[in-house]
Amino acid sequence: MKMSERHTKILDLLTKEEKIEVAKLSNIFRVSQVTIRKDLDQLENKGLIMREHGFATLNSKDDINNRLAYNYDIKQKIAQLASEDVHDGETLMIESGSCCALLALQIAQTKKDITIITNSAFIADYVRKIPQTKIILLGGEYQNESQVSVGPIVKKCVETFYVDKFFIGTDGFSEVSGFTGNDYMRSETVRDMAKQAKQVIVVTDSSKFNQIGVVNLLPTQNITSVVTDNNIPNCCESYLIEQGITVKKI
Amino acid sequence: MKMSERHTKILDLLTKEEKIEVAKLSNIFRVSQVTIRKDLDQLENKGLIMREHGFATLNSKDDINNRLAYNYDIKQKIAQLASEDVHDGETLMIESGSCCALLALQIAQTKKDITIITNSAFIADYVRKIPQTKIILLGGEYQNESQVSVGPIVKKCVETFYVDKFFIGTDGFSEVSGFTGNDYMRSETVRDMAKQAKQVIVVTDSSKFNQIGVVNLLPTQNITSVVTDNNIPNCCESYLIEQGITVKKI
DNA sequence: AATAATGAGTTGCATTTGAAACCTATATAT
DNA sequence: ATATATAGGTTTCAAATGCAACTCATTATT
Repeated sequence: MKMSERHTKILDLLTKEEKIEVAKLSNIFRVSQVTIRKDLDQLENKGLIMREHGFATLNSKDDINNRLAYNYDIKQKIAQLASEDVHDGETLMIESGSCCALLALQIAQTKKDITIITNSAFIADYVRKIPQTKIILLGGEYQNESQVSVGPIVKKCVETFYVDKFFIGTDGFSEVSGFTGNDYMRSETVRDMAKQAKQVIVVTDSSKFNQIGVVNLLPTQNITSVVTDNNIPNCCESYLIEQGITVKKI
Repeated sequence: MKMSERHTKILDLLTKEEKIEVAKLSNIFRVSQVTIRKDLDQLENKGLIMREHGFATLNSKDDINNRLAYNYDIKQKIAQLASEDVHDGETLMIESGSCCALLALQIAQTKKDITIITNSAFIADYVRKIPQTKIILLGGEYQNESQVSVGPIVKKCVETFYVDKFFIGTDGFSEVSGFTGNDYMRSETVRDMAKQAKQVIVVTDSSKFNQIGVVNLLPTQNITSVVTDNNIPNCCESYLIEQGITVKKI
């Protein structure tokens, strides 16, 4: 088993078990404890897990980080693919969500002179160590768990801008309601932001296509393209393409 | 020597040395390593230091945290004193800075139904775990090191509000220029915010009264009161009182 | 085709760690 | 006045850690 594969499985295990001992992991994968420790160190450096004496836990206090660990490698590849459309010197908008956070970091690391406009203080913090990345943080009512600003102030702030690309996540999808979310205020804020962008690009792992959120986020016709993995259900994919949406898969 | 005193000295030592071994601290204070470890655990829980195998370092990557550790106990007392004027249900504005961060936390922990308006994403993150604290995060150009929003967007955001109290830090003071700062954009933003508050309260440890910042922050006549420690130079204190400013000392 | 460089793992050891049991002075309650 | 928490501290010890030195493939380089 390759190392990256083991890393993925460790994250999977942690999503289920909350906490695993080094010794236990060492037995499961039949490698030395030293090897496991190195794995955990690397995952910790990526901000995915937290280490303690003898065991590791998910960085799960934090909503986004939790979702970051879940399907991490797929999300990383989606972020990679989505970032290919962004060119040096561009100004873009990014909303909250795990894929979006990875995308923001990917862009900040690989492109030059990027300006990121976001309502996510998490993302602002996530990319601030990367030099020469300019961030516009949109203000508003601060949601304590998600670290996202929402509400009328965000609207007021974002109306100052008009950009080419706006990257968003989603909590679900259905043909009738389009893309859906799980938080009313956040969904409204996404719609406000979407008005200030030419293209709206959904970046999400394919699991969301089997779910439906509780509130409307954006109807299909407002979406320019979707970046996801190749487990997207065929019906969804063909429907999206019918609607004139570009579907990119890793 | 009391525990709190030892904690203070550990922070002092760390400000000088960057990194100290548990064994060394144990020798210096003539207490067991277990005791030192407990001390370090507590300081780590407060977010002041970082622990590693065998030693501790300041959480100094982060500008504000660094300053947080420096004179921590005095700053904590200043925050405590300043928070006494705030009552349940109040909406207030707080700017960035180490005393301000401690103040925000103190208020969030001890008062009910508080709304904090701030341009500091650091402070928003610092208090978000405290339940029932509402935060309005002001957006703008994000300063990557200080995690503060500045510029015209902040001005636009903050004009929505008018509050009774606005708490600020300072980088220096002189009779001729009044309170001074070290960053042009941030100082301008502070002035923008100050217009939306009845009272402007400076919270700062007394060391700043022996320094002068490079740009004007706010003239003396715009300040309502100053909360500091009792090492404020006599001349500064009497001058401030002459100008009709309330001076509170711990 | 031979050689060097690199990445992934292992073993071994001295050092550090967390946890539990224990000590002791100072409040707090009865 | 006496019992009882409680906070700060110590000792002890098995378990976990970092580090260095060593394999063993795989990938580049010449």
